[in-house]
Amino acid sequence: MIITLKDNVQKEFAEGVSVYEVAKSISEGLAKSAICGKLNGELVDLTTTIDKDSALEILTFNDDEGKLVYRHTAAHILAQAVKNIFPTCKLTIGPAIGNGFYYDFDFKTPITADELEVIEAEMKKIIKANFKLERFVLSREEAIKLMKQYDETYKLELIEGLPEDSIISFYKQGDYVDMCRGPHLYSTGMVKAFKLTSLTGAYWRGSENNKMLSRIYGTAFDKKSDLNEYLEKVEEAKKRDHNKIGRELGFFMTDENIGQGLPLLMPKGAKTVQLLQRFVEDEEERRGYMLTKTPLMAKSDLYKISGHWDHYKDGMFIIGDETKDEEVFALRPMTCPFQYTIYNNGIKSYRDLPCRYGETSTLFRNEASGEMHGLIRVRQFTISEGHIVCAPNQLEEEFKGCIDLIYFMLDAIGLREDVTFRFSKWDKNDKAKYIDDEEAWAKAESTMKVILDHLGLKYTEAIGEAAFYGPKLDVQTKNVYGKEDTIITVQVDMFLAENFDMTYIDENGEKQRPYIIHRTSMGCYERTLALLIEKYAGAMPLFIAPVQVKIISLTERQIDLTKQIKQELMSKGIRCELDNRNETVGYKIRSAQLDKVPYMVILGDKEAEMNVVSVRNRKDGSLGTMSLNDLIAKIEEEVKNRIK
RNA sequence: GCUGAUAUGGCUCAGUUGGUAGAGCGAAUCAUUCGUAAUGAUUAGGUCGACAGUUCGAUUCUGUCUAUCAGCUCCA
Repeated sequence: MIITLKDNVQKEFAEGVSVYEVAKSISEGLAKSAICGKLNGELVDLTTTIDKDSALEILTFNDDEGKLVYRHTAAHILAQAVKNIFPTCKLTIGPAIGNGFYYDFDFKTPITADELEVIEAEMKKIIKANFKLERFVLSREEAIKLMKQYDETYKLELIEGLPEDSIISFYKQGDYVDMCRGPHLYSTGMVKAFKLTSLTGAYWRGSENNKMLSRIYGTAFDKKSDLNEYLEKVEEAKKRDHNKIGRELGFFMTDENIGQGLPLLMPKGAKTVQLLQRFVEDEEERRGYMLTKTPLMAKSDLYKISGHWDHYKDGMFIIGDETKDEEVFALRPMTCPFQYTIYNNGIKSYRDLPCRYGETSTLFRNEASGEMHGLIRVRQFTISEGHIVCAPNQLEEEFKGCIDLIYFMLDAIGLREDVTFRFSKWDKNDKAKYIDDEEAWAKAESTMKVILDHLGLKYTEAIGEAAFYGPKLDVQTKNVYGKEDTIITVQVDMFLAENFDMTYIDENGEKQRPYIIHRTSMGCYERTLALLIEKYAGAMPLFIAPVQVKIISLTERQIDLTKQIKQELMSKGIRCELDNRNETVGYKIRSAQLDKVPYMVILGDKEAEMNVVSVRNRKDGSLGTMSLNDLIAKIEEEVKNRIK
């Protein structure tokens, strides 16, 4: 029997050889670090035996899939520990995730975070006991019987969702049995380092209509030092949390009298957003976008045409009571219907297409109370919104143009390396959320897929993440907690042109239905600002720094000079502030440094006499003296290059 | 909306097993006029998130609400 190993190495083995034995034949070291096998593309246990010619890869903790299996076993150890301490709790599911694992339990009486330590201690005992994870399979009927015996009602519910003829696998470690696809580590003692990180709530099967369970999160590594390094990294990342330093540095604030999800941008935050907004508006104009400025609210009639009234009403702030025969308005949650109304003003010819509308648009969405988060999730936000109305044969070119613009923007603010793409599709079973027209969705999604593939974009697919009117290409980023959010989106809309009866006259004088792209250049400014604060830990790149230069006087004698220098810098469009406080120069430098101001100009008798300025950079410290013109040239050059 | 936690001067946090509170930073004032990450002194600042209830008395106990945080769900 021939087994094809890594790098196409082929080796002869006797039938019935186990994955572990193959690993051992390669090297003792590999056998020691082996976690599981990948046999003909399927993940398998080390104890799995092979009885025919196969391709086999031995996975270790260095492989992503190896990490998942390792952490999945850690999740089972967690569940065993919890069962030991709380025998009445019921098991649900416990997968490995990005940086660790979790397990959801239904406790008779909810536990508190303090009890995680007790559970950790129990897990250590289980690891020390080094139980083997023994796999066995049962028919569906036998599986039901076993789970009834253990009174695991959630597992029973899972089994009920499986086909009649399913063969269901279980893993047993000590006296703990869990229904699980596997694979797993050979024994519990192979888990070298773990930590339970948090206790939260989570809905059974991810639906808010179901019971809320207790979720315990943890992580595991094959080395204690790597675990500590990871935990430190997480702590470091939290120090960049925009919600903390954005407030400390005076970018934004909130107030309980104003309300949830309604942040106030303070002078620094407002300045950076203004700079981003001007940058986007100017670039869009260069790329043929026409500026619109449309109302922040409209009568319900508009949203009834667009479909928002049927599919997005819960997300809107509505003014007036329909049942009382009043005129009902709603604050706009999106700009589309307004720009479509502009398009429909007058007959459009194919010569008018593509018609690119852009607007710096303030939107209102009535998010549920628990969903707000700093500047990332808010109830009022301002977005570089736009819609491109085009002929079908222009769609691909226009879509490409959107992607090109997005790359341009991401490069400018330095986030290009931090994003991933997600192709967001509809969920045909969710009739309430989506316009119900299977044929149109299929067409929209396949059209979009062709374009994405032509562009050669790498993307993941997500069912049920589309907008109610069409599929989306979402540009995803992660915040300091590792939570993913959409920063930018491009959407193909095959419905609203119909709803608004939008048309153009083609070359043959016939009325045609245009395609529409919904898109944003930089996403909403609040969220983008949040991500920038986290990316740069509050030290904004020079071209969007709210204050670029802090001018520091050494003694009272320089006060007039500082004012004069400020005037000259401001006349060149350089944003600067004075620090003429009666403090030592060291104190004022420290203060500017903590404020993350990119450049400091220090003026004393010496500089006044020699007609130069002393310059300091927040990153490199003192740069010595130079003429004011040289400093201006240096700053202008850096601003021109943006983050490069 | 759901689960859990939190709310004390502008900020970060002590504290009171029920008798209305303190520190550091910051601010103001005064002195100092200083050479690249903290000069010194003085002063002012709090109905302890809001509203009810229990109590002779509530910042402390109970309830409701509001806001904030983590997660779920939802989403730009």
